[in-house]
Amino acid sequence: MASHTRRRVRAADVAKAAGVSPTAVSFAFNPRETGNISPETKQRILDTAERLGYEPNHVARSLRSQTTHSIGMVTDSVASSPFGGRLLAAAAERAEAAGHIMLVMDLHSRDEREAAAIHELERRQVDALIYASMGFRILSSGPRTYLPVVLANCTAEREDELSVYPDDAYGATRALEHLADLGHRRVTMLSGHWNPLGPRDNQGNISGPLRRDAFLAAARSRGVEATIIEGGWDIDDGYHAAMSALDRPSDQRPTGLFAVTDRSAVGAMLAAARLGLDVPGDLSIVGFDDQEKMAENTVPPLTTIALPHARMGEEAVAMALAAVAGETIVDRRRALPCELVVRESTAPPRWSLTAPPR
Amino acid sequence: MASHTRRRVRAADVAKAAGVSPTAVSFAFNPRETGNISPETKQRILDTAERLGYEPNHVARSLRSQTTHSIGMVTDSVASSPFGGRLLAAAAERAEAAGHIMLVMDLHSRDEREAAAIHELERRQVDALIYASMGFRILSSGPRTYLPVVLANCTAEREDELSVYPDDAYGATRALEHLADLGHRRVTMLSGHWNPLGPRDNQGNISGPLRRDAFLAAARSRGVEATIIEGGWDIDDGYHAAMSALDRPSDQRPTGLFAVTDRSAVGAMLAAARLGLDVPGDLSIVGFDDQEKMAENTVPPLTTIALPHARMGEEAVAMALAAVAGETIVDRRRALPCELVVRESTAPPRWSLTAPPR
DNA sequence: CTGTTAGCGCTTTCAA
DNA sequence: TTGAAAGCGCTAACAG
Repeated sequence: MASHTRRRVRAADVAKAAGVSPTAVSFAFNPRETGNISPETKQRILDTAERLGYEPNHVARSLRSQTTHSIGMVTDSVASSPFGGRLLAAAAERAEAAGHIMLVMDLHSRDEREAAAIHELERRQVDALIYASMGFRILSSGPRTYLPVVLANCTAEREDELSVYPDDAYGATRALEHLADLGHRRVTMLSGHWNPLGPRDNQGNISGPLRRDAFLAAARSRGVEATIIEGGWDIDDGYHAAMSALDRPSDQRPTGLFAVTDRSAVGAMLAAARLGLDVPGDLSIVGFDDQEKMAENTVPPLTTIALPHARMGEEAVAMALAAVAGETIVDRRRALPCELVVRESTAPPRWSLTAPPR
Repeated sequence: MASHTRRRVRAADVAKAAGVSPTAVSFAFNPRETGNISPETKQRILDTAERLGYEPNHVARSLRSQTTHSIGMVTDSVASSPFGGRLLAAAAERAEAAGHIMLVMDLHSRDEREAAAIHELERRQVDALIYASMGFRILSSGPRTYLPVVLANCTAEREDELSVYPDDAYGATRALEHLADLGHRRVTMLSGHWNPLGPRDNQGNISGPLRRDAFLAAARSRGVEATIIEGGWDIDDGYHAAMSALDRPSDQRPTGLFAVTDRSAVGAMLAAARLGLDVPGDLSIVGFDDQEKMAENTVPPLTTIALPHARMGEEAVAMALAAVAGETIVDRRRALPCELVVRESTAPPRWSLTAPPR
């Protein structure tokens, strides 16, 4: 094996080569107001450093400055979720832009590991902690630590905890209004139930009821007849729910469907195909999530509500950094809008080309 | 805001409280062969440490021992891919079990950031590097660094680079054999083409041709008539490919379909539904990937070939750790088998209940 | 403007 | 078996 032993060059080496003291080197790399060095010296040092391939040793710097420029992320399986990784990726990118790095601890759906994970992150002296949940939940309290924490894709009962989460109600409202604007007067929602004991990766996820209630409220205020079918979140759940909603005479059949997830929407498309219903001709479908490689690629492409995963990751890091800097943060709870993405699975109902019903 | 300023307790504090020297504390936490302390002293120290809530400072320890117990992971968007996150999560878990932690740098599909990312990881003194690709690719050479590197979900032309990747050919062979064993004599594969300039997240992905060639070879050796339709990897691609394969008289129609991805398989299911074909009655479908919340939840549940993402993550970490420890690694390239997962989308073809064709 | 010096908190020879 | 002292590589008072 090749010799990996190329000894790293230290500040002292650069100092000697440039004929200055280690302090000067430090100053060259950490510009400051007062007690500065002359531009020429600085340039000479930087050149020498470059020539020697000098890189400040981050560990030594961290020990001295008591800040590691790193942010810990503990996730209850976000990293392994179908789209939650976007949150992590966006957070990592935002952190990097600020000279920080993300340390990841995935709980892998085993809560008892939480304390240990946080402990480890504390030992590693991370500057702050982001706690990301896979499903949108309300925690009775944030993780116990002396570090600044921001909750991502979840929030806490205590109002002073820092958190970013999706505004599900806003998204569901957008969905109904889109359908209503198109002229639909009878719609049904394939809803995801709230299940405190459900599959671990969806435990206590409250997006379902949030979306349902907002959808219902919006329907009421727009005078649209709305029905709810409670069910699960996956393709098969959507399929079965849609089957029961659609397998009936056309004058009783909804013309618009709002699925609690894109996966459920795909199931609904399958059901429609089985029933010989054209989308969007006979039936409009709106999903939720804007899941990658999914919503965009259904046939026809799915109109849906986008979950702001990337923005949550960015905001979480921004808040964490602000907290570290000791800034006062005004909006400690940030609900990010879930915006409508119009594609081709929605259209005016057929009858609207002739005359509205009733 | 609560006082976050609870000063950390140091080894010296414990030493004083226990009436020993800092050295003794260090010994208590780092058991060694020689130069040891008495069991009683050790116990007393440990108790005191516990009582005071002492945690060795990882940064100081790293500086001293020149090892950070951390592994850098640079990904060309694995973290943000629909299932690649599993690789990261598994790696993180495996690393944690060995007292290491993962530092993540997501390139976010911008290659020019690669050098900078690796640089940053070097500065942070990670012990080793895992380079994970989203699609299975063959790199002309691994990333340039003095650190030990292992390639995950990709490999390099040079034979001595460490890598773990899926054995696509094995998986495709399994798929055909499953179909053949069921009695299918006419099958078609919805293949994913190799596209060196394709969408960035799939650039140079070589899984398509690998799967196709193996499938074809297996078909030949089993005397099965196989057709290929080249196309893309997503739901819509599978839909269109399946439409062209299936929209014909039943005596010319394949009875089995092998889709290059689970997404493509979902598209094929949609097409089958449109055409009034029953799965698996009229048509058996096999996917590839075993994508989470997808393969398991189609209607009917999809028989597929599982990509070993979790195992890749684990093996990558194991290899990295072995390399750090200076162990000689024998199989430097590890192709992990993609195993068949039988669910309900495959069955014997209808005619086999009566008589085989021809 | 520049250099000397003293740590950050820990590990580890070496001597007691 | 235990402790004193040096030092990992860097930063930041304080002098010069």
